[in-house]
Amino acid sequence: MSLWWRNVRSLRAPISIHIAPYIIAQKSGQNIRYYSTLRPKISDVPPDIRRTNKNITNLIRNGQLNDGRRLFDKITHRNTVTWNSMISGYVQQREIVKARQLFDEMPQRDVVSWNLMISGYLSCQGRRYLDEGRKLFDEMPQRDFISWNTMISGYAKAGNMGEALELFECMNEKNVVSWNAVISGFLRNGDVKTAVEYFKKMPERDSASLGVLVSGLIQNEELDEAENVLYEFGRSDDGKKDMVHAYNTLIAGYGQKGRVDDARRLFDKIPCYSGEGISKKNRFERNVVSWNSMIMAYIKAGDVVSARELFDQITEKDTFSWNTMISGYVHASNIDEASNLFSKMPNPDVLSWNLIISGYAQTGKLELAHDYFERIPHKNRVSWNSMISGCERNADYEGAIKLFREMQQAGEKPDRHTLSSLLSVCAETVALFLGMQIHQLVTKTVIADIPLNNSLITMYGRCGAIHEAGTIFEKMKFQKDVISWNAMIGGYASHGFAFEALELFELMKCLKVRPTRITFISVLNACAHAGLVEQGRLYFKSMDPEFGIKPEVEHFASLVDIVGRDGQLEEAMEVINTMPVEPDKAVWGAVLGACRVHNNVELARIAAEALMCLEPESSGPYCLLYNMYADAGRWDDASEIRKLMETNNIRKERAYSRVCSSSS
DNA sequence: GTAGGGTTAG
Repeated sequence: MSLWWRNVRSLRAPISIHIAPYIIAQKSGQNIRYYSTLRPKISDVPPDIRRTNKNITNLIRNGQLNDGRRLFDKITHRNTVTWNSMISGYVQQREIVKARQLFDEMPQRDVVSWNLMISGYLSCQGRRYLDEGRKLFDEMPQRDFISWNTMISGYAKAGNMGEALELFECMNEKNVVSWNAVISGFLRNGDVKTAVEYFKKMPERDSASLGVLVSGLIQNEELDEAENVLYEFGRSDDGKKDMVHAYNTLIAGYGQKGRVDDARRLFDKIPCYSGEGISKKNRFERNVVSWNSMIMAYIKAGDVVSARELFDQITEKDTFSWNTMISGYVHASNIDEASNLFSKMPNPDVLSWNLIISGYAQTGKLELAHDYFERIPHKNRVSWNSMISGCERNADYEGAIKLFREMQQAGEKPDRHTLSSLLSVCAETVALFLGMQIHQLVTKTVIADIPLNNSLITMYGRCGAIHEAGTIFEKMKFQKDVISWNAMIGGYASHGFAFEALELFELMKCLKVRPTRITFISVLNACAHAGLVEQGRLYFKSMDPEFGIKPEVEHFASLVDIVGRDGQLEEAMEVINTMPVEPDKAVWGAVLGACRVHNNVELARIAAEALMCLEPESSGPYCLLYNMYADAGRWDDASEIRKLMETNNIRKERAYSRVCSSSS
């Protein structure tokens, strides 16, 4: 009989919640481990199985899930750990269906298999998955602490504190992780008071308990309270080394909230030894995470210089340090320094590569981004997404769709980021058919959040499918943000539904949603299209006094458009002459359009000349002016324009549409 | 290979 079996005893949970008996083993030494199944001694495992298990785990850890699966399929000698490792890989990637398939297929399941599967379900969003996890929990033949704690934290994370507590109370023997899990649940659900209550009454605390409380307080915006807790309970904590963990949490918290000075104050409180003195095992000193968190705080605050100063001081930089610093330069659009660091860093991981890609894409260097993308040893989903969104933002719409096809061929599944970029592509290229396909993918693969719904509304709005846009908008009910409103108002406004646009704008104001500059662009546009001159003027005048939005050149362009269409060309010119910004092509374009409608050739000439300066290559103003002269029978002036076109080497460009060719 | 707390990318 092996040794550990001696310590196993069984406990029975109350019948009320129908839980089968489970088996718990005792703590053994420092490492708390609980075993609930007979496991073979490591020396009994054949070396080839041990080797493949290690290889699979490494592949999965390296993000090469599909390679891991290929290896798994190839080998014939597997043990339960092999199956579990593979399941764990799928669980990490939220590929719950594939995980379940393996779970159902495997010849022998141990408690780890069940725990893995439960945690897989619970890490997916939605009540359905929560119930599925619970079903497994109730069905499993034996439970250990991990099963219980997984289930408790699953409920807590989903905000179901009632169910979490019910299970917690049922546990005859709770361990410190169980306590930490419920406390974390209270904090996650904003119940700071109860969390502190439980923290105070828990029978024993470990280093994570303090961390749970501190980070939970930070999430609840109680930063100063977090610092108090740190001092009050941190003192009694004999694990000095673990104190750094809690300090790091707070440094990161201050950094996240932009309180960089407080972060630094705390950072300076952590001693920084240089090798001598107390035994290294249990002392309170800065570790690399402290440095990384402080660097991040500076980066969040936009202080790349101070961040770099610290970065250069770290003696043992890890991949995090490098990546954080690179991300700082990427955020500051300093791609040269970012790629300089990248070339110096010892072991760039996929994240480093992705940072460089988005750095190049952000600065418009799409070619370079692509070069790096091709060179990534193991692309992950973010690599694909970065490249796709890079294409989208640099108007390489065909490139974005081509990459998406390649991504699918490579077996990488789209997520909300992929889909949102693709929806932008559809909106920009007015590709309704493709947009509808992406919409289907959205329904199938993710739970649409506010930004994704906004992208859908924008896409449908841009494509003129106002009804579909409205359906999504309506379905969002109370989960809208100002972008949702803007997208819907913009959709109406750009497709001639001025009345609906303005009605929605009024509703938005009634509901106290603050309009933005984008809202007003659509609103004024709607007024222009509907010929609502007086209303347009009023809306324009209300922008600054009522909403604190200073009109920008787009708004002036709309105002010029509104009054110009109405034939108030003098007023239009007065707007231009008195506005605080330089008129752009939209402004002059509005004037020119108004002149065309109201037959004012002299003013048209002024506007056209202004446009010729702003857009020397465009034939538009020349043609318009030519036609106006021709219509007026002023053939001399007309031929002068024609000559001007020739001397300036302007060709009448063919009208083209930007509809994406890959949309079918 | 599974549960609770700290730092990086789209």
